[in-house]
Amino acid sequence: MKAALDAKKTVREYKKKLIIEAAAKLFYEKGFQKTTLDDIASSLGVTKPFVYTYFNSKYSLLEELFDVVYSDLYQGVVGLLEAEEGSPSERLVAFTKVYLLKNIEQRSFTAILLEEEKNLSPEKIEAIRKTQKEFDNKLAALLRDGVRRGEFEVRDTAVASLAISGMVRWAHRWYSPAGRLSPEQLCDEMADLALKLAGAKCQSGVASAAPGKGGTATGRAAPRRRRAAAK
Amino acid sequence: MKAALDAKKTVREYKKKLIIEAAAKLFYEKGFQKTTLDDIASSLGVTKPFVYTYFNSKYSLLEELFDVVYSDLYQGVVGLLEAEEGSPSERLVAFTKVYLLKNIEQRSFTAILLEEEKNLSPEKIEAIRKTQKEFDNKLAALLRDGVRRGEFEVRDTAVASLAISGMVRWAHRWYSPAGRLSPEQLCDEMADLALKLAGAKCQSGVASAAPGKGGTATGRAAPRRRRAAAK
DNA sequence: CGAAAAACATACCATATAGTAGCCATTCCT
DNA sequence: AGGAATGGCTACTATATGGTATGTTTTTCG
Repeated sequence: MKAALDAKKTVREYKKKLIIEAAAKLFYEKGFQKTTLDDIASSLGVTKPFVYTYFNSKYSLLEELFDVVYSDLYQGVVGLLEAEEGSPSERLVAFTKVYLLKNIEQRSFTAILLEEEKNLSPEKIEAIRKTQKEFDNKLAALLRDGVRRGEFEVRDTAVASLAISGMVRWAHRWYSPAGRLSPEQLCDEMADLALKLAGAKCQSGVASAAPGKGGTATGRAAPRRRRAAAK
Repeated sequence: MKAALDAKKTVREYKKKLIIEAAAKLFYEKGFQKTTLDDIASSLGVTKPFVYTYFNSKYSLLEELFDVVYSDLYQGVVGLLEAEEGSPSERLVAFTKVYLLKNIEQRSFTAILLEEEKNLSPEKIEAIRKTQKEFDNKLAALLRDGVRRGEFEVRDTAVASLAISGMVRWAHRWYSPAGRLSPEQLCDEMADLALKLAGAKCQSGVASAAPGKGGTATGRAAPRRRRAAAK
């Protein structure tokens, strides 16, 4: 009896997830306002009232979508920022790689966070901004830690942390799976840039697993392609 | 007669500009779809048909808005990228400062470019993306030039240029006129970060007009505030 | 096997808003 | 001053879409 109830609940959660995913796909393609509930329903092969048995309104669907995506985006990444083990350089590299990977691999989701925020209620927007600020502060704290330990050299850690956030979160606008670099290569590259931005003393050895022939590599992108060089 | 016609034309252009500005303000606050033409009209103290004597449709209004804002955003900045005079470092610093300044001082406009792009026609979106790509390429070319001349040290100039773009264009999401730093200070700071990102050999002297007591300043933001430290 | 309840569809309503037709006033030229 | 033309407004329509009331099918359980 209890098991049956749980199973039902699980099914319900699963269907909810399916709806959210279908909605996200459409929101990403057409935007929230231009996506109708009929669109969402028919993309799942169901009808509008079906959606309404899971969500009270179009708005609440968007709100839950934001909750899911944000919690997934921050999941684990915040841990990397706050971790006690590892040098600041290592933590910055790990953070940048994971954060960027999430941003590009799920860019249909992360893009929505940026483009549809206006459709949320003012309270929700405020809450999100507040969380975002705390997140930024954690990154700034990591940079400060690095400076204190003499690993980094940053004049204004607040600005630097926002710069790093920016270069990562901008990626969804230009990244393409068909691009020249694999996601992992891109993440390595960006992590290296984050280190340089932080003025890390011993940068390019930390970021890439294969440190080439010692020291920093100069010149254009070397012919180290792991995937077809498209475009 | 001809002069009178010109005057009329000028007035018309001016009113058009006013409409676009009013629309931009509302699009920034509420988003394109949630802003009605009645909203725009009444914010100007006129009525909807007035707007329709200047624009064929709500869509064409948005399109012209994009044209105006993009041309203003790129105005001058592209020149800095392509300039023949000046070292790559100087050009990168100048570019970053001006580009960032435009992005933050007119963030209600530049934010629209990012958040309302979906509402344009596919053709228009493609055209914008193409222009954007050319722009990115110009920045990458500047970086390559710097590498060639030995001023910069960048492994992948394409990725680095996108990182710089990102850190600049992300600013509209966190910048506040009430913030700790003045726009100029912020631009100096960011320009410095761009140099570091490019691996410039002699970075911190070029960016700031007042080079402090020689060399790079470490530690947190020094007490060099020119405006009230809010928050 | 039969009844009840859950799951989902059909058909509908109310509302908001892009866009328009026709009217009034103001200005400008002769 | 008178008439014409421009500029702008009042009032309307058509349509799209969020949301719902009611029906129908399927499943579940005694």
